[in-house]
Amino acid sequence: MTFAFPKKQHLAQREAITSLASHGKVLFRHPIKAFCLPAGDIGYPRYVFTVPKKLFKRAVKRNLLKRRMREAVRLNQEAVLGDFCADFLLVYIGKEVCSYHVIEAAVKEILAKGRGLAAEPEKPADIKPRP
RNA sequence: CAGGUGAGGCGCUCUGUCGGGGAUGCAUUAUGGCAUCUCAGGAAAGUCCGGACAGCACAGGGCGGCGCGCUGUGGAAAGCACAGAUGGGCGUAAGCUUAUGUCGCGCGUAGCAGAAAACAACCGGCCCGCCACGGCGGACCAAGGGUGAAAAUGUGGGGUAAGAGCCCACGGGGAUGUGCGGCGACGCACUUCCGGUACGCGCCCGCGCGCUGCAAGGCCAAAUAUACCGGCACAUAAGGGCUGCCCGCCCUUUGCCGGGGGGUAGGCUGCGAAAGAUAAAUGACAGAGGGGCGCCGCAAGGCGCUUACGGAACCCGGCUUACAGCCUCACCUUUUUU
RNA sequence: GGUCGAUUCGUCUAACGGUUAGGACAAGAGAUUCUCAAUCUCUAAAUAGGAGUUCGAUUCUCCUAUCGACUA
Repeated sequence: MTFAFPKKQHLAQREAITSLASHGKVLFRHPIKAFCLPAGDIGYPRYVFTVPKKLFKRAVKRNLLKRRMREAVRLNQEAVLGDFCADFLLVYIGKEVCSYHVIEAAVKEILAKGRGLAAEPEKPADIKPRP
């Protein structure tokens, strides 16, 4: 089991992000709202972390929350998701800065929800394991 | 010891488990692997000034707009720094803070109150005339009262009908000249004079500024549409031109293929770095220690809380704002002790 | 990243540096009405915060906070 989080797991294309925000399924657990869209043929999940500037004016707090969400994903993605692959857009919605444990619980629940929700309607058959 | 003033500096440390950005090197089966080094601040912030750099404009001059305004030095420049001059304000003090061209050109403004806010006369003072003896009329005065943020140089003496820089002495303000000191702003002394306030963050005077900003600018360049060029196909179909008509030739209309210019998404550069990203790394968690504060305790110590402000996106010089706390030096004041 | 603008009663707004900061709607009290509405009278309520210039600041200058616009 590895906890790696390389740069390719950052979702960086504008088209992918806009389609994810418009077509993705919405998942919510208290401080975090997430958009999830299964994308099977890549071989690894991809993520975007966002904290609105409207809620936190100071860049320090936004950076801290994005780092905490990223650490929670990094440490739990393999245990919760397994070899399931999808794109996630995580938006922090809470009004104040929550501690790491609250964020970790929310992230775990959201990842599990995303896996169950995507696996239910049609099991994507074209998922290939990493070479 | 306590409180304060000024100048300068620091702004948590270690360990563990995981994880990132960049550079270099190695091997290599190349959406990857290994090793070494390195990775946020004093304000990185606000974007308030100035520069560097870039594009556009530009013979020269003018209008307009904006900014600044004591002196010297530093500086590429600055609403910059340091040192100083003069006046005002605050503080017992160390010191802090603020202002500085000109209203002895001109113009403008000075609400309300007040007689008058810049050609002063309400109450008042004094003299003359008239009468009913307290008023009226005429002339002179600017000391006293009252209003106001601000009222015409202060005190004393002379002088006068009463008064007044009307005159004199001293003081205060301003100006000319001379001498001395200072690089200079200016200061000191003497001489000769002047006498109606304030406002420069209104006009004015002097000086400076071309405008816009790295999302500036430059390069590469999918998809779609396509200027233009070439070829092929469909046809001799439709329209037009040459013509009186036919043939013929040319152009346009349709489709496909190739080339091709501008240019969008996007990318590279600008942006070289003892950080250098581009949906944006510089971290997360746990434990221990250190500092500070509070409580308990004679003490040793124990418990609890706290450990700030804040995150680079081209760079540099300043300014301003935010900041738990700690350290160093110099100085001031109060009390106590020696 | 850069360039600009705004902030006045609960709401929308006005103001030459010069009263007690004006008006409309809303709110409260009273009158009118058998009661309500409408109408009339009255009341309370604000210059975003902090410094400076000035005799005097909503207005002029600086700093801070908040909100908004433009710019690929």
